Amino acid sequence: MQNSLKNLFPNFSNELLSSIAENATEQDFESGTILMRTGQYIKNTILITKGKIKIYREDEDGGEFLMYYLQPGQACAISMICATKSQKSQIMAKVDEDVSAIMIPLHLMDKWMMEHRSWYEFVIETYRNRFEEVLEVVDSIAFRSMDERLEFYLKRHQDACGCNEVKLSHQEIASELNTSREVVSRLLKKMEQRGLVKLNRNQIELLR
Amino acid sequence: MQNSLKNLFPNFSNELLSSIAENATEQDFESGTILMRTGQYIKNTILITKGKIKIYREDEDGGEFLMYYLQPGQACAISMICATKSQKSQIMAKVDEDVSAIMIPLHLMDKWMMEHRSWYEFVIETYRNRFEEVLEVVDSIAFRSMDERLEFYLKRHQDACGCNEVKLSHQEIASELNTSREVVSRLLKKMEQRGLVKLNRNQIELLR
DNA sequence: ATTCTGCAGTAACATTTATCACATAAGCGT
DNA sequence: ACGCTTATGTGATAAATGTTACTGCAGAAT
Repeated sequence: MQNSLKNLFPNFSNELLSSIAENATEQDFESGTILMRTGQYIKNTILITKGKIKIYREDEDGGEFLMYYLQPGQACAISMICATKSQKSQIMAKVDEDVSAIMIPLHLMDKWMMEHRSWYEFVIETYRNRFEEVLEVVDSIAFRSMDERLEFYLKRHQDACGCNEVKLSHQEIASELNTSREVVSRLLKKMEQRGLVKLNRNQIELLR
Repeated sequence: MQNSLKNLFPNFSNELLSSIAENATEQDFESGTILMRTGQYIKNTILITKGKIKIYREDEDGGEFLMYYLQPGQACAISMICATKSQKSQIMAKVDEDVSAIMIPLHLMDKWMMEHRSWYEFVIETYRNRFEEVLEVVDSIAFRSMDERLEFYLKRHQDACGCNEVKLSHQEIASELNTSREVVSRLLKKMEQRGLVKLNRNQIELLR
């Protein structure tokens, strides 16, 4: 663990890495697991070492709007933000690809801020990145129409998975954009006509 | 200054207040002043002691989407987040009501995190509040239609100004919601019919 | 092979939002 | 009072998005 951690979190000091090794446990979660529910109290800060997590904002009617991805080398900003006052989670986190994660008890998260400069910097950096990412999401829904939002969605998927195949049904995409399947189908067809994608069953190939 | 600061930021330690008194300057800004532009480098962290600031997200075509308000006792989270690496601002800040603000050089913002527990807690709390607020904004645009968004907008205005009069033209409201004046006019009329508001020229009275 | 099931395509229609055009009204300066 | 400017009201229409209903297709199950 120590070794791979050093690769995933290259800026962590050796003291910090030792503290992690002493105090934190690594846990595995299968694809589909809900790691955190809206309204639930948060017990740990999570560092991802393997796999992929999707962070959603939920509404009262069960809508699940995709906010962003968490990947190896990253941490859950929400869990850090909620640390100080054992706040409730305002988001839902679902495992997208089988995940290994390091679970850090919340009191340590707070304690280490003072003890480890590299932890402090990592936390601030995490805040900053997530804030930026959320602002981009706001852009996409505040200023753009559904066709552009769909392209934005596919682009982020591409960035997150590092490949050009989207193995999701139109229905799943529609849910994460909070629109309907028919709209997604229509827009994808148009994108296909523009030569941006190739449509197959349960799979969309991104051509650029 | 010392005294009013103690009231506005009751959790600041005396040592922190002294540090602020020694190192920071208070500055006044008139309504309408742009305190921070998108893409600009940030030089200071800002603590508001008087007035009101509106934080916007801008798009390429000059759209100005209202994110949230900053009020006395609050600080600009963006300027804190950008502190560590002298990042560019991702938002635009405009003075809404004449503001007095304490300008804290960025390197102190960072330094105090280690030296003053109460500063650290304030910063984390600021992050958390802003993140929450932005998530609520995401909700409103991701899940709700324009009529609900308009009500949400008016409600926030009410909370921010602590009064029931909105002294804005329909055009201004439309810009901050990134929609058109006609839509706002029509929706306001409907709200008036439902008895939620009373419409006057350049002023909307909120009835509940 | 046949049936079943979930996914995708698409037409028709409803609703919401955006845009254009113009009328009316309110306040302001002269 | 008069005309000027800006804000608001409103109808007509267009465009985008959401909804309903149905079709066909592919793979899984039998």
